[in-house]
Amino acid sequence: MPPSSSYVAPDVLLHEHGLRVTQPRLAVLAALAEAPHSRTDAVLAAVRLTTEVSTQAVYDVLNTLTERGIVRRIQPTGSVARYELRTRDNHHHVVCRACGAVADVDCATGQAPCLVASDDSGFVIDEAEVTWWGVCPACRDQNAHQSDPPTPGVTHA
Amino acid sequence: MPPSSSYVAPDVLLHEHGLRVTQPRLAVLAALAEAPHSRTDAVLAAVRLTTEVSTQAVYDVLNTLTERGIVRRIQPTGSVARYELRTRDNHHHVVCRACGAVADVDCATGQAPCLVASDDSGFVIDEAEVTWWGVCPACRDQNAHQSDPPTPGVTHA
DNA sequence: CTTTTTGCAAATGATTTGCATTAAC
DNA sequence: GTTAATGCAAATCATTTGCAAAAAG
Repeated sequence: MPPSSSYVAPDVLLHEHGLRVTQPRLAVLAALAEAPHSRTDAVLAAVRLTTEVSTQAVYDVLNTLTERGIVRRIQPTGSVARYELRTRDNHHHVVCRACGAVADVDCATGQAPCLVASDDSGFVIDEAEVTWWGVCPACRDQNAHQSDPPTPGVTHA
Repeated sequence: MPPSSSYVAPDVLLHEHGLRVTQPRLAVLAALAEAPHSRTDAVLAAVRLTTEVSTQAVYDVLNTLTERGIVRRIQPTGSVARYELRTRDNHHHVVCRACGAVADVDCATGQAPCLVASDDSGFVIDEAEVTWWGVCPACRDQNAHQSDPPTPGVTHA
């Protein structure tokens, strides 16, 4: 299923950004479509289900895709880098303090910067990134009932 | 000079949080008072100007102080952990994409969470952390004139 | 065929772990 | 004296670098 708005086929997407279409790149894009907010190790594991790649190839692919703006890198305090495909809507994230789970939070405006700083210290600001911290549904219920239905949209650590 | 509001002497502060008063802890607190948003390596270097400590002692001190809420840890995407003493006002940060410089941005409400998520995905949210991204005054002028007066409040990388 | 990507190996850098020693209380 | 902190060494984990080999256009 094509992700949300304005779907572009992976190979076309790579072409549009002047990148060659390679199996590792397609596999990384597929992995991120399947599991947003994945860490590098999770991407690597997912990619290896279908494609033989080296660790470094995946690091390289993720770096390149990030530089070209095809994927977005986030890094909540205390976590390692995580990646996702949604790049254009300046959406935000909520992170579970207990398990590190990440969920998307739509941005009110969808355009960056969506929030004005009270004092910019002379910086020229182009983006406002918001991270909410809390406890996810699964961790709230951790000791109680384990058979609760999973909450849609929550990507676990 | 005591930092902003409600100054508490470092040794008293440690006592209040049930921590023993040790030279490494006092030196770390002094280093962060002097240079907010410092990375671990900078804290280590600053501490060593006055106190003989191991690398691990500083990591341990920073972890303990963070756990107790005496210091705040931040980690802008792509950076390593940075530490600061202001912990109670839920203030935010603006980060330079070019050099990593960090400056404080006061929070509109001063209380967490200061911002409401459009959809909390079932999370129980207790904090909203905002990071603005842009270019600092020094990096804007980088090639032009290097003798510009420094902007107050900007902590460089 | 030419240039970009990948693979591989080794290096780096931040951070953690485990345990013996030392210093606060 | 007890317990908490520190020092030290080694391990781990994420990530980068440099160069040769392979593959995309």
